Amino acid sequence: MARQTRERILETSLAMFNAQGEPNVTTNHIADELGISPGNLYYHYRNKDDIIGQLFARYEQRIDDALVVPDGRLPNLEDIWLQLHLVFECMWDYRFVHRDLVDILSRNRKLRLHYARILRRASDNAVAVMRGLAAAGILRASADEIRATADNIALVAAFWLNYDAVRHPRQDGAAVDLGRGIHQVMMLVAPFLRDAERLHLNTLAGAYLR
Amino acid sequence: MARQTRERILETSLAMFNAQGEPNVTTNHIADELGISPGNLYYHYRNKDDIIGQLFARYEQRIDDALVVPDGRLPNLEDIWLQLHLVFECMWDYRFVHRDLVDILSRNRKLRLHYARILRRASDNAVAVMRGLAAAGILRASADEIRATADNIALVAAFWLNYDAVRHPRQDGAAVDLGRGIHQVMMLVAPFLRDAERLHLNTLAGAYLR
DNA sequence: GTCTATAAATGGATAGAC
DNA sequence: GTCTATCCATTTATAGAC
Repeated sequence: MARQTRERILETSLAMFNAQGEPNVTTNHIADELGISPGNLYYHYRNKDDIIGQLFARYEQRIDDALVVPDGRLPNLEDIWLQLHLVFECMWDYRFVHRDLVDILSRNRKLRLHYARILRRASDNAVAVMRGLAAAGILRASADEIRATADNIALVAAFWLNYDAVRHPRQDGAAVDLGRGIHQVMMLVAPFLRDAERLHLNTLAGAYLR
Repeated sequence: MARQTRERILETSLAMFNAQGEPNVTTNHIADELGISPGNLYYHYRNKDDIIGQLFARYEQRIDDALVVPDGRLPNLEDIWLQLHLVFECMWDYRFVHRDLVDILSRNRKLRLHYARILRRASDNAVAVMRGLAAAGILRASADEIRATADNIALVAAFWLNYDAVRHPRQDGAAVDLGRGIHQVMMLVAPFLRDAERLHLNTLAGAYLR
């Protein structure tokens, strides 16, 4: 039963953080929602930061898994597609992390370092994929352009949910269209593609918007 | 003297919000820093939200001023340059707004609507500039590409400071290089420029990075 | 306009019984 | 493992004197 409660605390915390934003969810709220006492919650976790840390570790693990690069062959457009899907779904499932990213990281040095590492990995991954496309002859861009675009890819991906939330203030639980975010990232790469692939991507992306 | 105190409260609040993040600065902290009593602060402003609202109004005004489009002629690359400078400097001066953007907006419907309006304006402005460049024959992009790029410009601009902060965790008050942010935005437009202007921009931007 | 004092509420966290 | 009770610190906000 111990394992059970410990796990349920994490699940409920995640759901509440995502729904209301981490700063607006207290340990008391979580215990209340679970129907357990605050004391019990503090038996299982040292403090709120501990809970956040555990959730963050799972988030990091899933992002890491999503960013493995196909080995033994050059990456193609479909690989980008799949990776973006996995990454965006992960960010959606743990959207509380990005909602108050700077504030959360400011309170915990370890998370700060780990998150910087995630961004570095994402950006490096984008560079690798674009180099692969260049080597395959379907993308043309200078080293500087690749570097700058990789940064923009990581940035747009990391903050798309925030951008969408503030640009289209929605009532409460309305679902978000992750496809739009993926599309925006794709559009960062598109202008560097050979005409044929650019068109191919544009039709793919166009269909994706509805 | 009343006017004085009222104004000083705003100035000090802004400085503290920027330095420590709005969630970490209480009305008591502000009064303390100013050497006045909490009661006095509440004489001048209804509550913390009121202070934030006043600061936000000034921010919005400055952004609006920065986004005026040159009239009577088509915009050129130098216009983008200037606009980006003004916008980034404004965002830097009021960086607390973006640091905890989603949380701040979630607490105040009016700010939410106003911020959505700012983003719309920024994005529309980017569309107008790109159309101008297209009309002048120095940019080539489809309507869809312009639309998507305009969104990405607004997004990268709005969250560049956050991205930079989490990517390069810096010790405290170290200055941020706004030029890098401007560069990243420029790189969103570059691939659509005619070869001559693309090179021109690349050298400009390259020099900009030191 | 400004102060002191304090109420009222909340959040984080612990002690000790069961 | 879990609960009740409670403490301590913080934060927002107000009352009333000067």
